[in-house]
Amino acid sequence: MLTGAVMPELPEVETIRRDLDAHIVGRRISRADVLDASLVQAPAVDVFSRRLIGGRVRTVGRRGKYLRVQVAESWMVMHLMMSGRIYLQPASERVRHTRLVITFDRGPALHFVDTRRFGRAWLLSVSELDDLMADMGMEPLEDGFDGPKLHELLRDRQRAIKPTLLDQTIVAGIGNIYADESLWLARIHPATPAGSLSRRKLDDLAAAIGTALRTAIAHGGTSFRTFADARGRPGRNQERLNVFRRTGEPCPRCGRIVKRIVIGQRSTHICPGCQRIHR
DNA sequence: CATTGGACCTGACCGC
DNA sequence: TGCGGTCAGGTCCAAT
Repeated sequence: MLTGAVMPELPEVETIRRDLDAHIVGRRISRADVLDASLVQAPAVDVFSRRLIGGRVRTVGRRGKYLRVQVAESWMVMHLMMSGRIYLQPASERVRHTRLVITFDRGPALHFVDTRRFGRAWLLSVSELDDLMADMGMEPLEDGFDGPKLHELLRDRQRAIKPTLLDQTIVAGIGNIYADESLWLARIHPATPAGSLSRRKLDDLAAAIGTALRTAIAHGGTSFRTFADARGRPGRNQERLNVFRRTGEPCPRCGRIVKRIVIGQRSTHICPGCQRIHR
């Protein structure tokens, strides 16, 4: 059993959440081995492990790109950042770059594997969890995320729409892939000032974000690379991407050649035919 | 306030 | 084969 041969934006984290929900809820933690202390943000590593052991997993949730596992009365929070992965496999099967292994009373262990070591974990009380999540923006898959809501969130903002979508305090969970895909779907140039988008374009954008995220979840997320030693199921959504990392290929809608530009220091992929700067 | 640039890490890949 | 440069799905912090 393996989950997480995918890279983490909202759909990938949601895919992992569903796997964990199906496989670790109700299990009791028997070991918690932190192999890289820099992963654990709070509390101290020894307290983190000690407090987990003996606890039973109650729920597995997600907020934006954060995974939240309720263990007894505490919340174990994980953020995978750029290269984090979660594997469910026997505790003894350690791949390279394993940072944390949580072993249960039965079934596979949870492995947090992270090449670049940007990923983080916390074990928090309810109020500490609330503090950590305090600045998070709206969940784009929740009811009420629509054009009028985007209008409310984006009006008066001069910043380009793409970095605005990546700002987790406005909308939570969109990353570089789904920002590009959503803007392409809505035919919006990523450099368009957010506050200048018409009501109609904002309707399109809200719908496009929902479509991009839901499609990706339905296909198990996006994976760009599989590892020689990784077994299991990579995501399949990369086959459905329209512009992201498709530089030089034809736009599926109009046939113009997809171009890579840089906006806000991030790689950005657009169709120069479909996505023009205006309102 | 908003915006920009650098830092944090490791590895893959490309051209020479 | 080796070396240097570039790139990578994210976030935080300091400087402007």
